[in-house]
Amino acid sequence: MPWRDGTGPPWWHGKMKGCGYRLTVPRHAILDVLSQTKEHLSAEDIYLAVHKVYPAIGLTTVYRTLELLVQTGMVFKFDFGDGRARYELSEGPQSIGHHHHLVCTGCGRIIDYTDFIDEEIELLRKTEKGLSKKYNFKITNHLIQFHGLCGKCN
Amino acid sequence: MPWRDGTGPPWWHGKMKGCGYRLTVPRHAILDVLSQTKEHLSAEDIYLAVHKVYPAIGLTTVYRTLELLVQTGMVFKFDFGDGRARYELSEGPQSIGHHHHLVCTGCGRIIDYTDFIDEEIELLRKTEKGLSKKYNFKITNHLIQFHGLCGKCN
DNA sequence: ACTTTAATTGAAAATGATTATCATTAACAA
DNA sequence: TTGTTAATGATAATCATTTTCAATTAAAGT
Repeated sequence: MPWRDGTGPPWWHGKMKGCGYRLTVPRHAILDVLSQTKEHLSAEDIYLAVHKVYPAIGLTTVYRTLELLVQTGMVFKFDFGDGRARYELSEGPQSIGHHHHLVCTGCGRIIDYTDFIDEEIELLRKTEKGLSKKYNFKITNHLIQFHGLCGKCN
Repeated sequence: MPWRDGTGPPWWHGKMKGCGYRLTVPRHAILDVLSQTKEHLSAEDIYLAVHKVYPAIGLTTVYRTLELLVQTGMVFKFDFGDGRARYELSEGPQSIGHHHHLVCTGCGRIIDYTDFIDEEIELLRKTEKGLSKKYNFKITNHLIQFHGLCGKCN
């Protein structure tokens, strides 16, 4: 498993070790795939991509690793309504940054957007603060999606 | 199938007929269940509730009817991450009104909230307008969820 | 009210994503 | 290098949701 740029260990190295997890070949491979795409990959998409380089890695391991990464907050899991979950790296040098999704209910296309993020962040901050206090609810994450029809479908 | 208050047909009567759908007993029963709860019911929850009154109504019909209601916009379908979809009446006399959800990742509890809705609506309106134009995307619906730990779980 | 006709239904089987099992393998601390 | 234990992968199991298809029924027209 090569380092990403030859100058040192991948950025997730510390994160994994810090959480007490072993750095295995499958985990490297899966994180590599996630960090080198801007797509919204399903578990099987990731399995197929990983499989090209390491045919021995099984789908089960992909699912297990993804769950682990979601638990540790390194990966976000999304449901776009088509019956299979999608995964995105949540942060790090290769990630796209904070964004949300437009989901086309016609063709299933997903559009990332970052517009109005500043105002949105401000409202979210205020909302999170208020809700945390009112409901004694510790917020760790939020999800925003707009559903509708994309250019091709309307 | 009784009218809801004895003064006329249920509010959804016109909606169904208007869309060219037949008013059948199963559809009445399912809409009745949805309009008489504030819970976030799964398809099986609805099936069980309906089954008490009409044991002949099958789970398949519940799924089919829910899909129909989602398509026509009478019902919202949610995914709270536990592998089964939840359904809520989207409008009408009995509905709770516009709200969003706090999802506890510890115990799965769902809390409805309506706080900050005005400011949120304003931002959403602006965002929807901007996104519609920029991406030529016709927005029909939006989804907002906060994930975290509820009072019992933290 | 009775017929007609296509929409709707329900039981059973199929699907498909995800998870559990369990013997084998490999990471890494000592 | 070795021992301990987490991690893996092939297979089978699970479980929500769909599909199939023959039987039923809403409702429009007699």
